[in-house]
Amino acid sequence: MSQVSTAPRWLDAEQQQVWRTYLLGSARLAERLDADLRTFGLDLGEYEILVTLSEAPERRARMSELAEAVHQSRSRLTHTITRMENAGLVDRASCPTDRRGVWAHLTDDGFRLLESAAPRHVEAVRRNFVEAMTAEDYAAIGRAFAAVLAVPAD
Amino acid sequence: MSQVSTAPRWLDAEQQQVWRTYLLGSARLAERLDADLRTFGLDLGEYEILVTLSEAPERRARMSELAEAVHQSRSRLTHTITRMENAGLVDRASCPTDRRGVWAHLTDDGFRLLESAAPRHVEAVRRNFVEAMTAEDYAAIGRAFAAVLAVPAD
DNA sequence: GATGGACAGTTGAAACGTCAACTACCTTCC
DNA sequence: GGAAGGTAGTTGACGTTTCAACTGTCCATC
Repeated sequence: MSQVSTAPRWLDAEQQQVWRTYLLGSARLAERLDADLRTFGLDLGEYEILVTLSEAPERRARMSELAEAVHQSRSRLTHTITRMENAGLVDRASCPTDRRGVWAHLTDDGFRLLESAAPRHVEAVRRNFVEAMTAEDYAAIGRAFAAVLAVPAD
Repeated sequence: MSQVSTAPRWLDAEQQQVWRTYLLGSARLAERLDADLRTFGLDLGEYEILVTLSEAPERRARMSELAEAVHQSRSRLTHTITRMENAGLVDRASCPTDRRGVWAHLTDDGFRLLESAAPRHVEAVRRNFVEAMTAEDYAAIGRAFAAVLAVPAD
């Protein structure tokens, strides 16, 4: 008779401590960065959209590429881009080579808003993240989350 | 004439890469854990509430302590606890020593749900986080996010 | 023992995210 | 060439979160 479910492998005290520190710390970090961006009427998700578009050729990207790049669901991105379009930060154009496709395109106003928000935002990222820790630990985070991304789906 | 705003100190390529990997990786991690807990009708926030209460003396905690422990706003916690109360997972009692206060208390059903969800959840945390990386990098994350939490408010 | 200020928690409306269903288009393959 | 199945994006309804305003209680000070 084979054992179907084995005893749970709980985290030991130290592992648990790290996990909780991470949960708390990452939440706090997001909170700080959001608070900072709110000055510009943005949240972190919208800011990432602006950055991604600003770096893309012609400052535009397909909706699904963009969704991937900023790790948002397609549906969420549709809603977000609609709001940003109403705010004049982006506009939409249909893609000539694939008529299902839509390009989200950064407007001049969108670019200017990014330019004005970026210095403060980067400063906040530095203060609350990059420079809060040692360079070694920062590098470790790079490796660690790359490894997280590499975990197979199932 | 003093210079009021100095030139922004941008992140270098490597720093930027780590920052983006973190953004992507932490989003993916949350997504995986949420997907896992959805089987039990929970999300990560609710799960953390159950855990916190289960470990508290008498399995109850003041709303504001709880909010702090699970890094949620008070308002959000009020709504969440209301929903969980309707689902029979917690109940509320008014605190005898401070009549402003409210205790959130884990019910037996809530405890049982936690017991049933915990093994799978811990397995998912292991797979997608703890064991995805080296023990050294895991320890580094502990130090790093403790440092993030130690950054002064302003 | 009143008054002002802080603290605990809630409320309701608006903003946002999620989910499943949907349209439109592209691709493959017979 | 047309059916089947996949991909791109949107929609609207629903649930959740946020935000500002609010009630009630505690505490310090006069």
